[in-house]
Amino acid sequence: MTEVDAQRLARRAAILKSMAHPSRLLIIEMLEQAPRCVGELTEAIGADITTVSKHLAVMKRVGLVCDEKHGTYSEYRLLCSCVTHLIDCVEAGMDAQSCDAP
Amino acid sequence: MTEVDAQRLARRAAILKSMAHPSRLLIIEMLEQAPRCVGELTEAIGADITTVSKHLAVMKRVGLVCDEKHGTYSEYRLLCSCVTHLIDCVEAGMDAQSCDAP
DNA sequence: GACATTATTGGCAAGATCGCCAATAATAGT
DNA sequence: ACTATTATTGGCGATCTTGCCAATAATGTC
Repeated sequence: MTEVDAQRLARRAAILKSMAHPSRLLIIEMLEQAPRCVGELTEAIGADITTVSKHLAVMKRVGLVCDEKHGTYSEYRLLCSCVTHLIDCVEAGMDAQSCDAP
Repeated sequence: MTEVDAQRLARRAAILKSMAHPSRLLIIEMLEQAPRCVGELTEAIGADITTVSKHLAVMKRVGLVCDEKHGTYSEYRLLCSCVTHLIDCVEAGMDAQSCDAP
């Protein structure tokens, strides 16, 4: 495996890692419908706002979301709209197949 | 958010988490081409075989792969073939968009 | 300017993850 | 039966993650 391959895999792993949490998946689903500020997301998740802010910071760092300031509000939105659909696909594929029926 | 929603998100998060590691992504890419035994995967990854075996155990637990015994060998194969394609899509979507060009 | 609102950052404790070694299990070959 | 090969499990330390509190920053309102 080349160095380039290793970097590619590491980058993809980072993207997946930034999505691999229930709160973050909820954030993704909400942002798919509309941009939201941190407070709205926090209310839906039911955690501390500092926790949600840190989740968003991670997702921003890997390029999954971006933010735009409006006064004291930070409006976040998705940078890739196909994300949830992808996960639907993974689940559907796994439900359909199994080792018992090769 | 209902209890059902929380469970759905938790399940999806578990699936993503089981993929969110460079070695596991390499495993997925290799299994997309053909079923492999643990030793082959271990050689490609360059880690200890016990480490790879544990990666595979996690991926099996969430239903991403399954295994079949052939003598002393364990042959692993993907249960969902669309996985890498999905990640391609995430990356492509993120490269194409940005907050600067809404 | 004083205060309220919104969000971010630093810090910390609890828990999870990762990777290696040692030990064990299971099978094949002699 | 003995040994070799392949894989899994237990255990441990090092590291990373998660979520809350406290403190800080940034902006709007009076």
